[in-house]
Amino acid sequence: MTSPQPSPMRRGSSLKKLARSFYLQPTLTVARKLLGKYLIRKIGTHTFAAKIVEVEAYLGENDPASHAFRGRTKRNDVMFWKGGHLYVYFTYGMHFCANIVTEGEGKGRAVLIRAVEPIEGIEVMTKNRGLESNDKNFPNLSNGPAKFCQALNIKREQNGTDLLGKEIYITQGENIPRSKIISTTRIGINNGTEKKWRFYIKGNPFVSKK
DNA sequence: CGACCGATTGACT
DNA sequence: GTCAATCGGTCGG
Repeated sequence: MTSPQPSPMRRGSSLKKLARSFYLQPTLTVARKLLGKYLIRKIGTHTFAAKIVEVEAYLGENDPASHAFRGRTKRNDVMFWKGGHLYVYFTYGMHFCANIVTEGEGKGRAVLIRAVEPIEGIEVMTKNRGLESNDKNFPNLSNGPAKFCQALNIKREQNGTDLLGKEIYITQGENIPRSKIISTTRIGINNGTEKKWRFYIKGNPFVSKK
């Protein structure tokens, strides 16, 4: 017997994979538009889905806070690939963070995913984070850039993944009205602190704290 | 080659 | 609020 499935994962338009052209737009445009989209991560037959609720834009050679500010290196090479790839970096000796590469080949621009809201695969995410399923602080699952990578098992091996492939991609997700998008200064940087290139969904419980 | 430190997190005073 | 964990990239000598 089939019954209606009102889950957002079952709504046709929300499942549509974003095209390359989406990522080739200006970085600040991509950053705002990524809010509400669904990040899909497949591992074998298992599927993770998570709504993007907080991002930060890093504008390459014009942005002293960006890894790409001092040019192309082995570490940041993927940032210079054409838009629509995943740039994953290792930091503080123990954490991974993931970015969506934007604009054209050679630009060195990207959008850091800072927080997501789990949609599908929550049990495995909880296990990956080393938490108990009855944890009182549920947002702790994915309310930070390294936390969400740990939850979705995104590590060094995922650096350079093409987001138009099958392993990791982004779908249309939910439309976020302009009135719910907050723009403010970025977190955890020492240069370029005046730029309001952090964007998040107002009121979403998974947005990281400042 | 050694020193410094980071787009963070979690434990602790 | 402060601070250690932990390691690879980056920079100065």
